[in-house]
Amino acid sequence: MMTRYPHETRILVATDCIIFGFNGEELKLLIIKRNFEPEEGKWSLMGGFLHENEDLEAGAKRILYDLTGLNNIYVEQLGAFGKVHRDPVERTLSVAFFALINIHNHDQEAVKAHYANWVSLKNKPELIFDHDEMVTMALDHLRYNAALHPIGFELLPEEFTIPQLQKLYEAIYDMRLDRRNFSRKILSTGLLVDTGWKNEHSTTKKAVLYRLDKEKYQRKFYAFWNFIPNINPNHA
Amino acid sequence: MMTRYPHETRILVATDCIIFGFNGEELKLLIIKRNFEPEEGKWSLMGGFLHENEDLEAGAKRILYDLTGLNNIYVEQLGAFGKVHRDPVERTLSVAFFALINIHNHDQEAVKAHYANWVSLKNKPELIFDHDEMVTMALDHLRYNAALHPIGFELLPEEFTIPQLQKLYEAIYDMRLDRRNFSRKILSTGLLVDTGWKNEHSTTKKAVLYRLDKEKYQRKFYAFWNFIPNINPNHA
DNA sequence: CTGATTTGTGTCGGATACACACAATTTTTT
DNA sequence: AAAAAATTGTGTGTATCCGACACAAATCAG
Repeated sequence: MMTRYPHETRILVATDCIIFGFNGEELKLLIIKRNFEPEEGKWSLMGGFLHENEDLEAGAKRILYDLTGLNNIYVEQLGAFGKVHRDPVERTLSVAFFALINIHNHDQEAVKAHYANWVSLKNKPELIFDHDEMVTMALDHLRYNAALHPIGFELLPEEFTIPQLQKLYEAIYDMRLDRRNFSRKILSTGLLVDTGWKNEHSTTKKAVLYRLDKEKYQRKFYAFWNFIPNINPNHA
Repeated sequence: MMTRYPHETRILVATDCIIFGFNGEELKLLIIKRNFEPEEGKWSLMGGFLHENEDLEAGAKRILYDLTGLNNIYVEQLGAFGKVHRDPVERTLSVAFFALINIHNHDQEAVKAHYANWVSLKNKPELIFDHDEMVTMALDHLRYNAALHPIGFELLPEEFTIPQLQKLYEAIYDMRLDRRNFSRKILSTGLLVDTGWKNEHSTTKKAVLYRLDKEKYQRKFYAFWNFIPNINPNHA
């Protein structure tokens, strides 16, 4: 191939995926135990090199499909990580992707085949390269954006109860929320549709199952603006 | 150099800068008329290839310094643009950087030497490659983030009046704001310090000059949360 | 000095946020 | 069967905030 930028250096480009899930109690991160060099045996994010004729986002989706068997994952680009020596083997620029999945939907076999594990964010092992930095950034991103946009639903099953939703938010922000105010606020957005069913798993009073109004979800992507109070130290 | 990823493809990496300024009336964008191939004679963002031993952010700052002579520019990474054919000459991944500068501070000679021009956002020429897309994204980013964080000050001189600040916000959001509510809100953040001086340029009542409290700017980076009303179609 | 323009400050009514109380449903216990 | 325990659903009041709006002060042109 004839190139017209002959004197410039070309470098490797990879994508790494920060994949969050929620098990009903706490936030989980999907990471792999590497059975390949370099850093074999250590923990890292799932990632891979970008192919020659592959768009960035397509590369991320390929990697996500490989690991989870899922195609319709919520993905956002977090940003490029480009420190010269971030990969000690050879300079590699990595574009990090932020992903939210329903933890019960993924292909467990594929996950096993990649030696992948869901780990709690609170006691996750140290990761290779700058992957810890990426996870920190992704968690900040989640907290920041879940307060402004209704992206939290991506972590829940199709049908869910308001108490389940509240537990998700309490996990994300590591804080307790008032049940009554939470319910009122969430219902006032108009994003939830009563399915008419009730949660049969509960051992006490069965909560109503809701689903997300997908059409409103598009129109009201800003519905959570100012949703979580005092994330912002607006006062004092 | 011996590499351990022998079978992967390496690609060119560039950075492009979306540089905003404010002239007191409207938002401006700094772009260059290319006097080099490819696309010579057309308009584009200022950019360049990443050097072999240069960090990403350092590359962006180098390019910004080249063009403006400024070192302390407010810069954020916007994200990576990686479409396979975005540069028709050879595949190039570009990391876009968002920059805000005080339009009166830059080195006019350096700008001239690069055939650069400040253009109004409302009638900017078409740019090469995917640079128009980058500008659109940068403008969205500015609107989104200036509503949440006090970054607008980066576009103003050290000392400014509240009416000047209001004009800036009106330019960013292309809407009129109530003078009295704006003043009350802005002062209630505690970010502004009265310098004791007045704007001698005015031909009518001279407004008080304020400066930003830099220490509080750090502590209260969230002070503008919910600052611009109804950016969010929260209702209906 | 009068009028035009711009800047600074105040007020009022409606809406919203958050703290908190009570009623209803389901299973377990006695 | 009745009471207790756990969880879910709905209501109420007060303090605060938001946005609409009125008036006073400063500056200059004429």
